[in-house]
Order: sequence, then structure tokens, then C-alpha cells
Amino acid sequence: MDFQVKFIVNEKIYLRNPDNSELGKQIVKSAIDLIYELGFENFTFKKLATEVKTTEATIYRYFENKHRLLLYILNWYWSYLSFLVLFELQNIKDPKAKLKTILKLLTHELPESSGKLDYNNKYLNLIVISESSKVYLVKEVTEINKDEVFKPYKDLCATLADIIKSFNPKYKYPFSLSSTIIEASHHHQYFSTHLPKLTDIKNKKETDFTYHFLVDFLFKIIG
Amino acid sequence: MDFQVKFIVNEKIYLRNPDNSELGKQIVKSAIDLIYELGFENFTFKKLATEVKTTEATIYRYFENKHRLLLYILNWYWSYLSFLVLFELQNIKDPKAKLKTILKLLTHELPESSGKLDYNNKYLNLIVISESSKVYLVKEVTEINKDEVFKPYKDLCATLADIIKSFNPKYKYPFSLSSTIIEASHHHQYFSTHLPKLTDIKNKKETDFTYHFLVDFLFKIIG
DNA sequence: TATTTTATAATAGTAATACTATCACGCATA
DNA sequence: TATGCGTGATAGTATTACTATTATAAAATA
Repeated sequence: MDFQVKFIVNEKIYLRNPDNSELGKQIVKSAIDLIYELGFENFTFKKLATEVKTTEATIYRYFENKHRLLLYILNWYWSYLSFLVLFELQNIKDPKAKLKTILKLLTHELPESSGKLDYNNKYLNLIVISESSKVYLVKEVTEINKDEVFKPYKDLCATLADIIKSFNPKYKYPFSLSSTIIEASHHHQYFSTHLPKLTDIKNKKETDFTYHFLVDFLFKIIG
Repeated sequence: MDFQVKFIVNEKIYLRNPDNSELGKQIVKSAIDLIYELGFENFTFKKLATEVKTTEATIYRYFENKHRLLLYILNWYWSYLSFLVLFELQNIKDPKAKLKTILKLLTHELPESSGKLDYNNKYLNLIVISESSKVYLVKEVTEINKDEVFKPYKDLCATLADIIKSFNPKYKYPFSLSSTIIEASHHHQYFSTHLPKLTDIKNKKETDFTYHFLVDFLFKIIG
């Protein structure tokens, strides 16, 4: 393919657009590697600066703090996922097949995105699973929400809710179900690997467990 | 009632049992107030020490760090909830009524516990909703899990799974469904107040929305 | 009753974190 | 030639997350 897709991230999330410079791209790319490696709590701008071979002050010129940087990464992910959903659903007419496709995307590593300086999709996926709830589970959520920084997430939820409605117009809770499915896809994948007693996984070789659980789950609810 | 129920919390969570001294109880009680007020990220032992009118060093003799203190609070909550489940289910025979009772407990503030130095149940409940996932969504989860500190949570999940199995022995994912229900009860309550677009709540006056959503949800899945 | 243990308070100190500020350099544009 | 932008280099501050030491009062025990 000789086209490139760019995902526009809400301007209020960053101070300087990291997508406009090589250094900016390196900061985000290395941030994904480091957050994966250390976990969000142990990740600092100082460590990131060392990794990128720049200074802390420079990184602060791009992002106000590490919470905003995580938000940037997740916004990018949500936008990319929404794009893939749109792209993959265009040739599918059956709402059931559409929903299955979304569940597949939610429970698997995303395919490589186009562009030269790609993020590590495997790490990105694991960050989404382990860290994404930390962007909204904070005391300042109402303040943060005013900048519309959760819009891509809400949009994804609305897209899913729309297909649910088209599949079963009588179902009363399409939005609640959508957010529950998205959250469940994350925490169930997390539990699968770290706290398997919270799941029905008996041996580690069962593949796609979360996907099958969610498919069963979704279609029992909406019929 | 002239009896008192004590909830034994795993010894590995604390350095000195806070339940054995007035100061210890005050530390936990004030921690609940402060974590509610500030959010876990902004909560520090220094602020807690000021509140309790003791020193930071003293609090460190009770808990290794604030993560362990949160774990203590949640273990206490999970044990208390398990007790209430056991207590309230004893006179119920119908599995459907049993499940509804559990969902009611999961989506409402717990009744006052017995004992003189009670925790603020309202705050406790909001902490569970906003902060509980932070105890396991950490890089060190495997290490921490070795001390069996998540046992009360797993037990609760197993209790729920057992009733689901008795209601529908053919259902393939009782554990996965149980943990999903518990997590969903938290995040849906959170979304209801902070990010309502992720739910189907149209006006803020709708009461018990999460409860009704989860009842509908659970019985559509298990029949 | 004397003695030992213990819990706590008071104080001090350290390394790391989460920032902010200043200045100078080099490069691009006008 | 001047202007401004992005970056590097450096410095500094308040707070966080601890650890260590000593004194003292209360409780347990001999």
C-alpha cells in the first residue's frame, strides 16, 4: 500500500505535537517500550530522557506529565482501533459477523500500522490491557474529561453500541454493554495471564479463551 | 446484637496488625477518609500522619507502603462482603434470588458493620469502585500474588461461580463470568457518575441503574 | 517493686520524583 | 542580519518514599 494513515490526537493532550518531530516520535515510541518494561508507576520522565538520550526538560516541553503521555498513547490506540474497525467492517454486512470482528480486534494484538516509525504493537497492546484504566480512575477525572480527551474511547463505545442496536433493537443497554465488553476484554486478558483463578482457564495452552468467552457472552445477551 | 465479627486479614499484608491497637485502627480509618478525599495517587503517608497526629515513621511500622495499606483495606472489604453474602444467603434457597442478592450487595453501599470503630462505609465503597483495580494492575503482581493477598477476592469469585453453576450446570464460564460481573459492577458504577456517556443513563435520577443492568445481563447469559 | 520490653514520638537524613527556570547554541525563515 | 524556534545543559525546589537513631512513657514480666 502506498498510502499512510495518520491519527490525529486531541491537541489538549500534549504541549507540543510529538508527531511533528523525530524527537517527539522517539519519545512516544520509547515511552511505550519503557511503560511496558517498568509498569506505569515505575516509569519516569527521567528514565525516558536517558533512553531517548535527551533531557527531562525537553520531554516536559512535549507533555505536561506522564499521565498525559499515557493518555496520548491510549488516544492513539483508540483512534487506530476505531480506524481498523471501520476498515474491516466495510465489507461485512451481517451484524453478527461485524460484532465478532470487533471482538477479535479487542482480544488480539493489532496488526502493524502503516508508517515508518511504528510503535511496538505487542507492547502497546499489553499497555492497553494493564494501564488503560489508570487514565480515568483518578480523582481529577471530571476536570480531565472537560478537554474531551476520552472522546475516541466514547466513540468506539458508541460504534459498538450502534451495531448492537442494529442486531437487536430491543436491547435496553447497548452503551453499558459496550463499555462492559471493552473493559472485560482488557481485564479478562489480564486475569488470564496473571490471575488465572479468576477465569475458567485450566491450562495455559488454551488460545483465544477471552475471545470465545466474550462471543458466547455477547450473543447470549443480545440473542 | 451482642456479638462482634472480626475479619482476619492476611498477616503478610501488614508489618504490625493495625487491628491490635487504637492507633492502628485510627490509621486505617483515616486512610479510608484520605484516600477517598485525595484519590490514591495523591494520598501519602505524610498526609496520613498529620491527619492521625502521629509520625510517618510510625505508620511505616504498620505498613510497608501505601500499596499494602490499600490492599489491607480491600482485603477487609472483600472479607466483609463475603461474610454478608454468606449471612444473607443462608435463608434463601432459590439460586436466582441468591444471585440477585449478591448483585444487590455488589452495587450498593454495604450496611454498617458491627464494632465500635467503624470505617466510613460510603467512602469505603467509593474506594472499592475507584481504586481496587490498582492493587493488581501493577508490574509486581506475580510477586505480590505469591503471598495469597488476593485470596478473599478469589474466594468471593468462587462463591459466585458456585451459585452460577448450581443455577445452570451447563454454563461453560462460571469463573470468568463472576470476575467480569464483579469488575463490571465497579466500573459501571464509576462510569455512571463520572463518564455517563459510557452507559445508557439518560438522567441522573435513575436509581439502581447498575443493579438492573447487571441482573438483566446475568440472567440472559445463564438463562 | 524493679526491670525489661514495647510502642511511639521526635528528629534527622537520603535518594528519587516531579517538576520549573535560565541561558546559550544552532538552525531555519523572513 | 535579525528573529524565533527547538533543544541541550545546567541548576534548583518541593515533595515523596522511605530508613535510622534516640528518648520516653506505658505495659508486661520477674
